[in-house]
Amino acid sequence: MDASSEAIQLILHGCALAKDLESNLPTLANQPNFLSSSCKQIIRVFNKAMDLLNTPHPSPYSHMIFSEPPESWRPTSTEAMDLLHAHALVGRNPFDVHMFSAPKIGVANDLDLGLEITTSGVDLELGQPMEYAAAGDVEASVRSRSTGEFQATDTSDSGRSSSMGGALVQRTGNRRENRSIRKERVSAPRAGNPEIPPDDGFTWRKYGQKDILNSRFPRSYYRCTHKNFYGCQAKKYLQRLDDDPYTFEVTYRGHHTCQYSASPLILGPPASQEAMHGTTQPQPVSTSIQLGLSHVLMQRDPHVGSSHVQGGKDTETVVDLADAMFNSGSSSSSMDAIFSSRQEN
DNA sequence: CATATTTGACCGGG
DNA sequence: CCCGGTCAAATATG
Repeated sequence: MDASSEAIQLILHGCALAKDLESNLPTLANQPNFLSSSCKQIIRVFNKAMDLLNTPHPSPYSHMIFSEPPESWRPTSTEAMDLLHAHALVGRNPFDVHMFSAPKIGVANDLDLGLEITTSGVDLELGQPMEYAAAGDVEASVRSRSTGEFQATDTSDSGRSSSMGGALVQRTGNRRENRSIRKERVSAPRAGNPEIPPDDGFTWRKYGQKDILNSRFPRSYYRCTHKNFYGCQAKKYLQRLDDDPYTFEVTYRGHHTCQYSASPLILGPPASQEAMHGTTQPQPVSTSIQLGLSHVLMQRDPHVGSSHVQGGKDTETVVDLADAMFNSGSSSSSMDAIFSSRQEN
């Protein structure tokens, strides 16, 4: 009790700091150093709060406790939940994207806070706040505390990333696809085999492994487990450092469009309450934005054409899919089947 | 049985 | 043609 109330104090303090920072943001825009240290301070405060809250689990990956409760809604229901949310979204039109992204100031702040808390690291990306929001580009760059730093290598890989899976989001049209690439270092628990990749809050599914030139260790490729839901773009590459097998270099790429945390904006107050405190994933608020965005993308998706190996069944409209699901509670074997929508060429 | 990983083949950019 | 990235069948896992 003591610890938790102290933690709450810390959290409040952190919030205050963040608010402070927010209000001063306009003035400090050209003071990167100050901004940086402010962020650091805020992060520190939240980290401390986390430590207090985590006393039983001093694991180096404290954020893990924030990861979704696997039992509660993982079992088969996860996808259904996704669909539920999807369904809730269906009625809305693409403009929602703008509507939600517009009030960025208010919303995004909560969002960022959430990120800080859950990931102990934020990518504040002070460059282009507005566009960022508009693009639904509010990814959590998860990291595991203390080791490593970010490197917003915002490569303009608009052309590149599309080799296969990338094509779809490509044409968000607006500006250079800031398909963010974040690198960070994560040290693996020194116990046992260094093989086991560190866990961040997300659920990933390995889809490949490759030997990389000049690297002792192979690089493994992960994508978000929920790629089936609107084709979540999030991916990450994992690679052990040549010189330090206990350290991974994680490269995050793309953004999670797979929020299964309830969005208060969509599901309404009652549901939101439940879902929110249920400690879900990072970036809760962004849900509406991202889902809305993906919805838009889906709609214009059908005209992709040119499929090579596996026939590119064009993505059905969300509506149909959702309806299908809701009409027939029949467990259509696997959601994968339904959503096997290869949105790429 | 559904879902996750492994692994060699494939794709396309440089 | 090489190489990084991805696919997908086979296999493992629970």
